[in-house]
Amino acid sequence: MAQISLTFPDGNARDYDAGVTPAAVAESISKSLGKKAISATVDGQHWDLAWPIAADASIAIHTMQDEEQANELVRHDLAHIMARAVQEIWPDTKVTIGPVIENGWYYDFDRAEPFTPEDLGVIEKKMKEIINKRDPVRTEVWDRDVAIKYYEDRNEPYKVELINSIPGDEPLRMYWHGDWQDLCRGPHLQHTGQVPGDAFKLMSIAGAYWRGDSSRAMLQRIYGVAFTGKEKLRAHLNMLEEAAKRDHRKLGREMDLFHMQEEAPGQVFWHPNGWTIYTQLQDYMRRKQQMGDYVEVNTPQVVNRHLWEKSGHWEKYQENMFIVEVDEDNAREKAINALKPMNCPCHVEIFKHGLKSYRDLPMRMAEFGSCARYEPSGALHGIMRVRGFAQDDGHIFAEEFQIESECAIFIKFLTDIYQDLGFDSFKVKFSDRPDTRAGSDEVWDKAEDALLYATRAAGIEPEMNPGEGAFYGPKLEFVLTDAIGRDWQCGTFQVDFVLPERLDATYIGRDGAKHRPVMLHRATLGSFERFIGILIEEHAGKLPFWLAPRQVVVASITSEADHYVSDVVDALKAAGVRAEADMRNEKINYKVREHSVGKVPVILAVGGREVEDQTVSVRRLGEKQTSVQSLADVVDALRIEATPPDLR
RNA sequence: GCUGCUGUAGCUCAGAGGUAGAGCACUCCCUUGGUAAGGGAGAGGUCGAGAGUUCAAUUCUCUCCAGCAGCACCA
Repeated sequence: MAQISLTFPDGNARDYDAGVTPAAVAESISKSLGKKAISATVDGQHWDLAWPIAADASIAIHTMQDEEQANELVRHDLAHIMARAVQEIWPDTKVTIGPVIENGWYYDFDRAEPFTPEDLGVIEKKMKEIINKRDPVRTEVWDRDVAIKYYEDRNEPYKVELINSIPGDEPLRMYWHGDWQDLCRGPHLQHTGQVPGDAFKLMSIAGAYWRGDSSRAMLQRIYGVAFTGKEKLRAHLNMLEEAAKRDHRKLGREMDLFHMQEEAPGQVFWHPNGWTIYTQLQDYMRRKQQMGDYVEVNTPQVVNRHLWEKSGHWEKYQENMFIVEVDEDNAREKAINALKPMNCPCHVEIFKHGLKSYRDLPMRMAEFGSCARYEPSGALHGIMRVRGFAQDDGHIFAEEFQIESECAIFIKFLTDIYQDLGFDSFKVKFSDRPDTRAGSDEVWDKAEDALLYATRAAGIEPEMNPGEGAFYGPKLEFVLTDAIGRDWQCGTFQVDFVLPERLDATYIGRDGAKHRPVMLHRATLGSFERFIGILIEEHAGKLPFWLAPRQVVVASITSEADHYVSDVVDALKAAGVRAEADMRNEKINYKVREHSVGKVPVILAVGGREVEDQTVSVRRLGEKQTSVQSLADVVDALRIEATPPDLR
């Protein structure tokens, strides 16, 4: 038999018979490694212990200590074990797919009866039984015809469809967990008993479309989380519990920032506290934009359909627009308008007023633009995904050669702002042409190339997001995550050759002729609503001092200090600090607790001693200690702290 | 929009086929207390909306609305 040479991570190589399995390799190294081995990495590919190795390769043997591989195997085996459990309990259930995801796995089932939350416990119990059986996991390679026949006989249409969609020449691997079998790429553990029976939990049931296609059947998806040990599971569940406390919807209520109600779904009623954050952020952005040579404009809310027809929104975006019909004095024709879902067409109209010269470009036009979009009901989420919101929108009208420099300038602009707001890192995604789009392929080629080139020139290698661009052009997305790790697009930078064309925007070039400007859509925060939601979750409600809606509460310890409390509040207000007095007839403990819960960053307590010495007792949110300082010092320090970062 | 779940006082929740309860918050009284809940009293609800079944519905059924989780969507 032919010999092959396997190279280990330490650089040593050994010869084996061709077709040797990693299991045998592990055994050959030591008896104990043979026992502990769970999988291998062969030439960079995660490899089942039972798969033969045909040629020279590098190899690393994995044990349960190798977190990454162990997690993948445990989660993947659990997906199979769960599907087996479900089919043992409800044999009519059809299986589909069950991949590993972050922290766990899911499996999609087709079953007439809905799963109930109680079912999860039943399934978990059955899964533990299967694990305890320590059934061997076997792998077989099947011919397509055999596999298709097998699944047809068992009335598993989804599996048949899956096989039919796998390219023709690929071998089909079948995994057996005991008597239960599934089409699967692998790798897997050696027997079900290797799965820790106490380190997984079924989390939830939800609907999910077969193959992610909303025109196809809705399946039932069960999510599970799993780890290599029960402490890790506990830590994960703990983390989720902590994250739930940072939910902006909960903190919004507790900090009295905003509310939403049935009569205005997806729209925000900003309370005084929340609106303070909003205006602080807006003032800050306005200053940043002024520094960045933007001109600020404002455009109408209700705009006749004619403009949307010209811009293409009427055709491509109508179902997401709030349509307003106005019957003007019973006129024969009704005027049909739409609340603006975007500001871009209006900005083009401003650009078009008066002849523009190449000398005016790039022209950076910004608006805190209120938009209304009729988002699908299921998409709404607190203040992160709403139907009424304001973007820190901007459009840069530029010559083509300016795309790269404008992109670089914007990336710098955004990075500085995100840093000021406490975000040192964020994802950048590049989205290219979607199926539904305006503009020719040549134009798209040009726009995509320009944007990608400019992004790379700015030192960013974006994550690719195929087919996710806007209908008028490709886009760069700046993505932040919420408390439990969900992605939210905030900033964006988009290249658009289409809208200037449709709305006939021109400028006079050096040659005295009319030229088409390119339009660069950009937003830094995205929308104030979403960004504030993210800010709240990121900081767990403990916003940076300059953004905190209630910065200081001055609390009296006895009513004899009331007068001094007023003096302190006045001094702080005069220094530009948002301060309020708490002279209620309550104990200091009570006041401290209440304002701590309300996330007030600084509590100043004053009693007889402070009145006497003209001092205050300072307590910072989250700290137990207090310190007594002179009033003048505290006012000076807080004056600086209350100053927005760009003004320091 | 789709699947499933949920909707009772400002908030968190309990409850039952015979028109409702707790804690916190709120108002008043007592208490002037030194850094995360002092004591007492009071007020507060068309039980998400509409229809049906019933002698009787907030409770059971249906429709709608809204919220939650996920999917789809996010120009």
